[in-house]
Amino acid sequence: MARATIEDVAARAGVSVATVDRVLNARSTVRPLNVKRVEAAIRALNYHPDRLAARLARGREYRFCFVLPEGDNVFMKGLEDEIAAHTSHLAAERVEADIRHTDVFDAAKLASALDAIHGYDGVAVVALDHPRVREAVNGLMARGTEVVTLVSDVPGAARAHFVGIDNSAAGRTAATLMGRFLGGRGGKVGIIAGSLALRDHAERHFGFVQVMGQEYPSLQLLPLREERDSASRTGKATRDLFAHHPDLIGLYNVGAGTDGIIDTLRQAGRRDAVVIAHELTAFSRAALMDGTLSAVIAQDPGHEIRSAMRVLMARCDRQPILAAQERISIDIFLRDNLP
Amino acid sequence: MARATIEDVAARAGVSVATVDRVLNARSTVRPLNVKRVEAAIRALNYHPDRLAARLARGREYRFCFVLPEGDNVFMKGLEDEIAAHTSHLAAERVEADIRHTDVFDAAKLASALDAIHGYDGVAVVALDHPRVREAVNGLMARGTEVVTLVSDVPGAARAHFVGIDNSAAGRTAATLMGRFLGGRGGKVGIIAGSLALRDHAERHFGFVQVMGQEYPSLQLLPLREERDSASRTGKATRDLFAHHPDLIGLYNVGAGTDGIIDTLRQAGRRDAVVIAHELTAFSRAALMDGTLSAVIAQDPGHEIRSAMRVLMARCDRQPILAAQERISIDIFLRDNLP
DNA sequence: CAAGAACTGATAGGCGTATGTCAGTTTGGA
DNA sequence: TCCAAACTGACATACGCCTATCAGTTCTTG
Repeated sequence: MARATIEDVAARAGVSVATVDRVLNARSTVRPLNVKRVEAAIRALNYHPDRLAARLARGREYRFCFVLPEGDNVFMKGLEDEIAAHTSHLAAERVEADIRHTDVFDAAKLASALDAIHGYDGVAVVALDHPRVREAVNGLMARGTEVVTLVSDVPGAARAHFVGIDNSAAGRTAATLMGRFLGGRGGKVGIIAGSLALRDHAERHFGFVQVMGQEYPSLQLLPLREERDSASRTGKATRDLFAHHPDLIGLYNVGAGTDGIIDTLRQAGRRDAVVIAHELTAFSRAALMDGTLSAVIAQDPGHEIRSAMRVLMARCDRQPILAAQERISIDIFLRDNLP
Repeated sequence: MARATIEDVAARAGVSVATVDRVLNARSTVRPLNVKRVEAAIRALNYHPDRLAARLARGREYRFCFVLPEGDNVFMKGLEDEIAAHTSHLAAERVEADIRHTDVFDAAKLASALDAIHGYDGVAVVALDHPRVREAVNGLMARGTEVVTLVSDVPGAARAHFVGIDNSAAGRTAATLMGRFLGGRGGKVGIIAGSLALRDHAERHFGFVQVMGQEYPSLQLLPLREERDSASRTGKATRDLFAHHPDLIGLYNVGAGTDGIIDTLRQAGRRDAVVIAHELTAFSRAALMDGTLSAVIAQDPGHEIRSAMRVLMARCDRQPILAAQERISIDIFLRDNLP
């Protein structure tokens, strides 16, 4: 049996198509009895409005804006590539996406960048957990622009959705890998982050410290070093750590700037330490392959971009989202399961 | 500027819409000069036929058939749930999917089940690597039915695509986890599989043995036991292994039937052994949480089903597929990064 | 140069839904 | 009972493309 159309529903309910449409799209009030009849007919025929036809008829276009950090963060470049790739792919479905850059370490700048956004149906933003930013996000939502946060969330804000991983779970995962890979050895473990003002970094740090403290008391955690995701600074930090702590056997890089760490480790020839970092890049892949890195914890930028776009489109159409499909997983990569 | 339509292209190329359509859909021959003009106009206007309108006009429907193993394999049940969920979601895009069951250990039955398939646009099958099956797959493709293999491949066959993981990489991943988690300890490691006649099991086994032999010579691999994915048999095998080998410190279950192993381990109270298994189920989750399992290697059934459907749809429309989106990753789950 | 072949343009109708208009019917309240 | 308000049906147009038809034009080829 072929798909039911709106006419089938009207016939079955004993009303006109116009009335069915009024029920479906809340166009104007319909007598309760007829509403019931229509709803019964829809159920009986298992009718779903044809999304293609609906979108064609509405002539809907989707204009999205992605707000990303400026600078040379490799992971963020990856996100941009995915946006470009997916946008051209979605051009055939009337989706347009622009990218704007801003300083991710400066809440005021980010907030005013968000305030300046007009004429878009949806915004995806790599956010910063700060009252000004929260307010800006709420403002966008209030103006009718759908907002999703990407990679880094603003928990209190009225954003429609957060596209990203559970970062404290990611930190716990790093700790368990560290603890198990060290397999009972005792010694010191260093931690480097970009900035604890970044919510994702703070949460990873929290999760890592939590599990290390509870499960691996024989490992001594060194104080966190904040190095602003800069490769030169993380490299120097790595040199310092190894110089000051001969019994350093583990290193966890919470944020970006992994390149600097890898370079330093290669030069120092320290292959015995367990080193765990985040995000898959050309550098971190190579380091996994040659054993400089023991494990990488990652999130799939392609999945995140596609998810952000799907969620924004669904919100614009007031359709439900498929939670399972939009959950971003915490990927663990070893040398052997690289994509 | 708004999207270009086929009329814009026609106007710009100085021909009629009919001619543009002839070029686009290879409907009949067009003078080379006009072909060039049309193609130039398409490029100039960055024209992409509106996929929604095209599908609406074509009135295309997609009828897919999923061929799955019968029996009580939990992972396969998960696949079925995902098919049901995604089918209702895709009903709005004119996709229908049926499920058929067959004996996965019997190549002849599977092959004749495939031969019996008619009236579908696409077939997704959990395959078996056997000449009869290969022939049946080739037959379907020859009859114009698109075929993708799911979870378990038939390498030589003309299938359009394989939706699943690289199983020898999965085996290598298991070995690396095993070796690193054991952290230099010496002892014996047991391996249980369903059957080496299943290509995915054979490949995992191969990858596991390969890495263990090369990288962890202090670990002695016991001979593989084939237990047909049955929980009672894997349970018994586990008891036997621990009874005969007091120095067993690791266990890898290549296939299904993990429940039996978990039950046995719980009863025996053996918490020191590193145990690695495949696929995320209610059982394996609980076992990860309480430490009975050290790690689970998994593939996302939801992703696989969605991917199979997307690939089949793309093939039916002769459209390219997004390789990155369709790559199924080898997921590693620890207690801390469970979804 | 005639006849057929190859090509082109114009146009109609359809896919399933959205949206708006307008006349006609029913209902509720005074 | 009557009028306004609430509701309903019928219909037209649009979205962008596909498919088919047919008459008209331009090329081949003998």
